[in-house]
Amino acid sequence: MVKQRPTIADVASRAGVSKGSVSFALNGRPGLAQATVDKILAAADELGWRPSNRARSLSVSKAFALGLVITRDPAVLSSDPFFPAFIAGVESVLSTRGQALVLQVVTAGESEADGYRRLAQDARVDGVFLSDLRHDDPRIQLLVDLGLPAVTLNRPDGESPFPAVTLDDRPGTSAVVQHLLELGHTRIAHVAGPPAFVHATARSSAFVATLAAAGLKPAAVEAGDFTAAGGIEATRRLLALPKRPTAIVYANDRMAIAGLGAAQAAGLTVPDDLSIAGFDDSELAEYVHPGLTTVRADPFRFGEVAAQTLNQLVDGATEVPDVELPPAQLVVRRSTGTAPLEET
Amino acid sequence: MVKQRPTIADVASRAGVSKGSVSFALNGRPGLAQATVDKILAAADELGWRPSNRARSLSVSKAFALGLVITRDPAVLSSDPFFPAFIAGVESVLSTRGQALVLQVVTAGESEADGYRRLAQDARVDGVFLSDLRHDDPRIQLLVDLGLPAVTLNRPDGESPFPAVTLDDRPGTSAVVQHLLELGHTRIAHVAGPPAFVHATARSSAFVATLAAAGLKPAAVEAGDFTAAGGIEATRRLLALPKRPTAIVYANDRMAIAGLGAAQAAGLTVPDDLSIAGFDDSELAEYVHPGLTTVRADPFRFGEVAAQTLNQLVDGATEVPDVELPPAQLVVRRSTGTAPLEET
DNA sequence: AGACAGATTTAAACCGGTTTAGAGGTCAGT
DNA sequence: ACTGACCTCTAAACCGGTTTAAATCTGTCT
Repeated sequence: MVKQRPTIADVASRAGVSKGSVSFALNGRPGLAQATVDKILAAADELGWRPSNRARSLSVSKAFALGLVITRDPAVLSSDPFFPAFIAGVESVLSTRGQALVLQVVTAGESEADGYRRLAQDARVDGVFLSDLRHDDPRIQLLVDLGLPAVTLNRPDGESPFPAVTLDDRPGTSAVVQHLLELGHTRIAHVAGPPAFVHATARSSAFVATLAAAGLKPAAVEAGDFTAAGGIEATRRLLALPKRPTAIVYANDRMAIAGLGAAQAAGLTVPDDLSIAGFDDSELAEYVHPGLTTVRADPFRFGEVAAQTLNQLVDGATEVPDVELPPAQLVVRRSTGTAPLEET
Repeated sequence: MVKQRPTIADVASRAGVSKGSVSFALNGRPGLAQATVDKILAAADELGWRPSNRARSLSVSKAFALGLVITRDPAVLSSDPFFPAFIAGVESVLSTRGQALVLQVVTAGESEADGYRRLAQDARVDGVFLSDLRHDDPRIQLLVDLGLPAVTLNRPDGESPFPAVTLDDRPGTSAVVQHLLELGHTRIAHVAGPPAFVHATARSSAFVATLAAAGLKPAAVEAGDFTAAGGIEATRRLLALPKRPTAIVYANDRMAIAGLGAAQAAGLTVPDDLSIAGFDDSELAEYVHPGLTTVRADPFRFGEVAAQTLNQLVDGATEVPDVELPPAQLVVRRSTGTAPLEET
C-alpha cells in the first residue's frame, strides 16, 4: 500500500484550475489573480503537495544538487578534519534550498578526473567544489570542458574562470613562527605538505618568509604528505640532523601529532627538548599530551561560503566575486615552550 | 555554445528506428532482431549517447542514488575514522552501477529524523543506510512509515523489516581483555560509549562478560561519549579512584588517545603504570606514543557489503539475508604491557 | 490465394513538472 | 457598438526517457 504523493494535476483539479496555473502560483510568478493564487496554495497545502524533484529536474534541466569529489587514496580522507566540517557547512546552506550534496569518492584505481566526469556525464549536479587545489591544476580545464560550474577552494595560480573562496594560510603560519621566535627558538624546521598543493606551498613559503623577516633561515624543510606516516618519517630525519632543530612546524595536525609521538619515542621531552606546532586544530590536538599548539581555521564557515558562492553561479549570476575568509588563528597549548639552552 | 548531449531520439533517427526500439535495445530487452540491436548500439556509440538520469528517474520512478544521514552534532562526524572509509566502500559499489551517494548532514538545530524525511520527501534516494544504530531505534519505524528501504548497520534489538549488515564487536573486545589478562592485569576499567548505541553496549557487555569468564569484575565502567573530551573526563575519574585501575579499555580510539594524553598529563607512564587499549585502529593509533593497542575492523568492506545489500533491496528482492562480517582483530602495540607490581 | 501465428517494430501515452502561445474576459476610449 | 489594451487563465508542447497496445511484416499451412 504505497501512498501516492499528490501531483500538480491533483492540486489543479482540487483548486479548479489548470496545471499551468498551479505551476505559476507555486513558483510565485506574476500574472495570476491574488484570489486564484490563494486558492491554489490552499489546495496544495491541504493535499500536502511537494514538488517532484525528478520532474522538475527534467523540465528545467537542473539537478538541484552540488557535488564534491574526494580522493580516498592516501588515507587523505580518512582522518582529515577539514572535510567533515566543510561538508557540514555546505549542507547547512543546501538544506535550506532543497538541494542535495552528492559525494564522489575516487578510489585507488582511477583518476580524480573520472570522478568529475561521472558527475558531469550523469548530470547529477549543477556545480562542484574544487578542493585540495594544486598548482596548474588540470581539473580547472577539465571542468571548463565539461561545462560544469565550480568554485575553487583557494585561489589557483593560473587563469581560472571560477570564483575562488580563499582562506589565507600565511598569517596563521606566520603567527606560529612568530610565537616560536618569541620563545627564543632559532633552529626551526618545517614539515611541509606535498608541494603540488597550493595550500601546502602557501604554508611553507609563509614559514620561510617569516623566518627571513627575522633574519633567520629554516633549520630544514622536509616534504611530508599530510599523513601521519609521512609525519613520522620526516620527523625522524629532522631529529637525526647534526644540529637538531629546537622546534618543528608541521603543515597539519596529523603530521604534528605523529611527529610528537616520534619525538617522544626518541626519548625527547616536548616542549623542553623540542617544541612542536601543527595546523588545523583538529579534535585531538587539544587532548594529546602535551596539548598541541596549532592554528585554527573555520572549515564549517568555509563550507557555508563555498556553497553560497557556488549557488550564485548555479543560479546564473555572471560575475561572482571571490570571497576571502578571515585567516586562521594561533592556538597556543603546551607543545611549544622556550628554546632549550645551547649545549655547546 | 553549450554542447547538447544526444538524446534517444537522435539515436533513433540515426539508426532509422523508433524511440521505443532504441530503449529496448539499450536495455537489452528481448523482442528485437539481433541486426536491429547491433545497428542501434552502433548508432548510440557513434553519437556518444549516455542515458539521461533525470529522464530515467522520472519515468521509472527511481533516483539511482542511495542516501546516508549523518549527525554532525557532537563532533561525532568530525574525526570518526569509520565514516570516511565506510563511504569509500559504498562508493566503490555505487560507481560501477552509475548510482550516486547523497549525503544529508543534520545540523545542530534539527532532529535526525528530519534528515531522513528530507531524503524521502524529495525522493532523492532509493534507500538509505541506517548507521549508529540505537536501542529501540525510532528511525526504523520512521523509515517504514516513509516507505524508504534501508539497511541497518548492526542488528537492531527490536523487530526490523530491514536486512542488517553486522560486525560483531564482541570478539574484538574480548580479545583485548584477554590480552590484558594474559599480561597479568586484574584491575581493568572500561570507558564505554553512550549506552543508547547498540555497538557501544555490545562492546561494554563483551568487556564485562570476558572479565566474568575469568572470574573478575570490572574495576569500573565509565560512560563516555566517543569524543576526545569525554575520554579525558572519564579517564580523570578513573585515575582518581582509590584503587587505580592498571588497564583501561576504551570503546574507541579517539577516547583512548585522549585518555593516553590525560594519563601522561597526570604523570603516569604508559604502559608501565597503566595499560591503554582502543577500538577502531584509526590512522593515528599507530603513531601516537606509545603506539595504541587496539582492534581493527574493516569499514571499507562494511561499506561495500552494506551497499550491495541495500541494492538487492532496491532492485526488488523480497528476502534479503543479513550479512555477518568477519570480526575485528586485535592489534597489539606498545600501549599495553605487563601489569605493574602491587604497591601494597 | 487466404488465414494465421509468431516475430518485429512503431505510435502514443506516460512520468510530473515548466513554459509558451493564444483564448477569453473586462474595461476604457471613441 | 466597436476597437484595442490589459489582465487572467488554459491548452498543449516539451524535457528524455519507458512501456503498452496495436500495427506491420514474416513465413507456414491449407
